[in-house]
Amino acid sequence: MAVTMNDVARAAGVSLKTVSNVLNDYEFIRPATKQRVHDAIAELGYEANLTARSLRSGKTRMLGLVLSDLSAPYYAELASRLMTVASRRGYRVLVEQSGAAAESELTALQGPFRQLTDGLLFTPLAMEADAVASRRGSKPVVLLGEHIVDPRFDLVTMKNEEAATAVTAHLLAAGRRRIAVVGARSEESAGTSGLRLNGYRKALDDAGITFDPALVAPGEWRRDSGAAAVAGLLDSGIPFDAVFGLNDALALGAMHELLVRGVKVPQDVAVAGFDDIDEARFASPSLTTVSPGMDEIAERSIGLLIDRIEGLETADDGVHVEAGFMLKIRESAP
Amino acid sequence: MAVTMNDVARAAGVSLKTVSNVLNDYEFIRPATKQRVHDAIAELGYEANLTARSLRSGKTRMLGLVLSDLSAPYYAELASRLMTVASRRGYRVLVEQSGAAAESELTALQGPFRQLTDGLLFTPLAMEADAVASRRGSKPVVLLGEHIVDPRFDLVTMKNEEAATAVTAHLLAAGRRRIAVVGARSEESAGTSGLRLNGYRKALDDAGITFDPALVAPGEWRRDSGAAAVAGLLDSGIPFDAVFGLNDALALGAMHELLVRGVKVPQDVAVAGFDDIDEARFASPSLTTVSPGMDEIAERSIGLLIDRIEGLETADDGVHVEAGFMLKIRESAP
DNA sequence: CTGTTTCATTACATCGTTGCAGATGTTGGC
DNA sequence: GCCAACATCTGCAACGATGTAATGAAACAG
Repeated sequence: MAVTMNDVARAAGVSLKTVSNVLNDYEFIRPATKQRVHDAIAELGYEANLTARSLRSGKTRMLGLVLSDLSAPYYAELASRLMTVASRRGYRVLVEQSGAAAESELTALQGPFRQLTDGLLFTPLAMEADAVASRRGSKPVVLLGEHIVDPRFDLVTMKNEEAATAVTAHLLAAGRRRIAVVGARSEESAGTSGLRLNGYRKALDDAGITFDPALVAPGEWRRDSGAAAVAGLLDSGIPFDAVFGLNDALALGAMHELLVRGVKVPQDVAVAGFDDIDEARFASPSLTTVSPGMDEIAERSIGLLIDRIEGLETADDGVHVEAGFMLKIRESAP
Repeated sequence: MAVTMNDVARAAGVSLKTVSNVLNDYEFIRPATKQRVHDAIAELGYEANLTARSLRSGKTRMLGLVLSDLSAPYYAELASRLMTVASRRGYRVLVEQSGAAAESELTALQGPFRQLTDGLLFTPLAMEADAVASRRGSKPVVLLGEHIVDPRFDLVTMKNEEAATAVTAHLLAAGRRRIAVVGARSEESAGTSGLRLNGYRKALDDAGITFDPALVAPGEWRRDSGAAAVAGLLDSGIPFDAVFGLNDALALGAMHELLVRGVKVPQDVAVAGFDDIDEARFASPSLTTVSPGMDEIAERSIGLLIDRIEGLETADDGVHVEAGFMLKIRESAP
């Protein structure tokens, strides 16, 4: 049905292989021949069959992106940028949602998804380092986030601890003394939540304030859990004068609940988040948060992954990249 | 390197073709043979090579999704659901961002992207019906949205006009008389924006209120344009007592600007949106909006597309599906 | 003028699967 | 006990490209 290389070859009066050579920028082709081939391609409207090319070459020019849920704004914004950056280097991105379940992460890592891609950007949330290490296969994997920090893996991450310290210090500098944290994952001391919590504690320490575990509320990283966590805190009667949401969705949910309950933000309780999703700027009051350098993360992670795929990056140990951050002071915690 | 069908065949003591038959659920295979093949597959850890299968069968089991920008919350939430629904039927979704540019839409429709997918969910925003019709190729295309409504195409959409009438009627019922609209696209009278605007005008007509073009502000469908549009209205001194954002992002941006300027929502100006993204529930005040039946849209559009691909749907004319809507009355316009 | 190098092109095998047509074995009717 | 009918399995070609190696032609040195 479709036009094949053979048709082009016939039309140009050359062999099939010469057409292939032209398309692959083989060095030694007479300009006249090249021209004839290009003319034939244009005339017939030939387009290379990517599937056949993949079968023969073993490359798909697709990158896998495994994340928990594309509807989470941080991931949506990240995915959008990753796709844009990847396309500049001639790659597409195929997204797989894991729901943060170990089982799904495993199938994304090992299953057919892997075949379809030349390399993987993987945000592990459930699987541990050894499990990933033993199943990562032979194609490049670049980890995103900080659930797994291990010299065996390439990793692109952000300054979670420093940034969390900066946000907390900002709240402290504004006179807040009882800063609740929402979104902690009790089970993990490392990982994103652990690091941000560490940053928070470090700021408290630096200010000579005792850490109060009662101010730490667990929760999934969604708006509704942020709201629920704050509802719990308010109902329990524990006093607090600020809320640090471990990500923006949590913080925005928390802020919503505060306002619904008649608590003034920032007068009674200041609120800060983490991620600087677009929504944060337009919340009311606008949300003080940390911009974790998403553009840099997108650039570097795609760059690193493609360099690995194309053999341009050959470090034996994992390359670790940490993007810079910026504190965004807005109305919710001026 | 990897285990192939040939290896399995050898291990099971059958021909390569029999292995293929087993995997493709060919009817006439002795249970014992089937068992031996399955055992061999398990033992060797065989996984079918999807690329080879695609080359031979001409199917990729991937669906293309073309939308303007994955970071827009409505599209992010929709994409997430589409991927979930598709995976239940054994398909993956490959996303392509068009930026609402005709050129990008055209390459998504005609270019290599098309080869990689068995069918396309296409949200046209720039291209017109004839252009799409003449370039849609032979594989199924299901349109999303209402930029193109044409009997030649399968289409899954929502009750834009009715829903917009309902929202507007709700604002009118609450006593609002000067309802500004933000996000109009001057160039289009049909299309999503045109339909929602029609709905708005219909509600005005029903209430016997004259339409005032000065209340209609154009803008891209993003938070920042919503804010800018409201800033323009306020600066121009045109009085208004409600804002209808043609989508939630616009409405949320508009609401932000109102609050920043000290305009009380809903007391001074009520705000309503369209889409019911998760963010709307957690905005402060929470946003009155229309839930356009996103789950239904996801189910039906994937279902229709896959039915076309698999030949289960054979209607000659385009199938048009319109999801139901629900008005979500919240604090911003009680 | 011959032998070697360099350029330009080609033939053939191959990637791992599925479609098609045919081969073999098995059953049942008479 | 034979043949038709059916069940079960197999071989070969093909999908459309690329890698390898070989061939032919031109250029150059001695």
